[in-house]
Amino acid sequence: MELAEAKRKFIEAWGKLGSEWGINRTMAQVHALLLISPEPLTTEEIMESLSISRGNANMTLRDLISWGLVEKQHKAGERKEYFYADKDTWNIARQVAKERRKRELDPVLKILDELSKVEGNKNNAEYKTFNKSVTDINKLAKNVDKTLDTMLKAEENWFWGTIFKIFK
Amino acid sequence: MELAEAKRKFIEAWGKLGSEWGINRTMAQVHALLLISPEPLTTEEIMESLSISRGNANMTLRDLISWGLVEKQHKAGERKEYFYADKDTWNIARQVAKERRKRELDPVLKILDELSKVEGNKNNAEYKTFNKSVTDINKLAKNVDKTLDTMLKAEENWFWGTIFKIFK
DNA sequence: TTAAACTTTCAAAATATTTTGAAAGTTTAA
DNA sequence: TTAAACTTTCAAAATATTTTGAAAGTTTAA
Repeated sequence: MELAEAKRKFIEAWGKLGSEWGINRTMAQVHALLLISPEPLTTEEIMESLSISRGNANMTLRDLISWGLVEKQHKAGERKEYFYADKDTWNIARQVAKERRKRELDPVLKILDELSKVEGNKNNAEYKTFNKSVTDINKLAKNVDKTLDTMLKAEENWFWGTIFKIFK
Repeated sequence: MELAEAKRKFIEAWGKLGSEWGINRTMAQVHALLLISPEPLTTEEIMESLSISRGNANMTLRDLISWGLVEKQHKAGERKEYFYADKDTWNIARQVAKERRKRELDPVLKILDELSKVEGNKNNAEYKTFNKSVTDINKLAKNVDKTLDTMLKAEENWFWGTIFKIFK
């Protein structure tokens, strides 16, 4: 396979994976493009490579920056802004986990906590089932939350090393 | 909070979480409704509760069945089919992990394996960056894959117990 | 200041996804 | 068989999301 073709495939696959996980396809593609680019790129180059509009490129890059996956770089003597993606996979995974926890897990945990406080008659099957499901899900969500917390603080080698030592 | 209100909130929250994770909102809502229902429900009852059409209810239930989250039940002497959701949170998590691995992770792993085989000139920065990103992501994806595999086979208590023993 | 070079915004258009509901299909009891 | 009771399908409509591109905004050098 040609390098050029391989790059296209990678961008396509990353975009598809993103869209299946609720991340905008274009955002994932821009991220993929930057991941395999040794040098930072300008908005112009990104627009060109992926055939997207200026507005789209701009908003997508801002999003990637707010996710902590991409950073702006200034080149001395140049007016243009350059964009560069962190290439450390473990950092990427941590960053994504961190953002999604904040944006999605945290609000759900809050609601589950409230809902598990709802009082009711323990002989009422409706109430019993509701309460059991909510408290069980709450427990699971809290476990996931704690695990993410550990992962966010961890070093990659330590993390996987520990996991595999145990799971072997 | 009233039980009825709490139920609505739970269904809403579950639906929102689902849509943020690339699962159809209605599908997640039907799942939520069944999770807090002590008895299996008919298509009719689900349509009514969530104000959705017959076609939508039917397709959503089929999806949930194909995900292994809901099962059909027949009641003796009745023509109608009843739908019942597994209430075991750990099973739900495993089932979802299993399906997503099959549908999303596996195809990506296949592509990454191919892409990491692409040959090139080791002095070419373009090639070097491409290769490094692809092989790194491939490693991470394989680790995730193995961990999911362990989780799919594991008992809940053992799993979290082990995780927490280590992570303290 | 000015104006060129750039970035950002956002309403409208394009596209993708979801939902509806009627028609077709299937199963069961009699 | 038949017809009632149910389920499934799928094209069209509704809705949600994404993208465009022109206009407005900002920054910099001179």
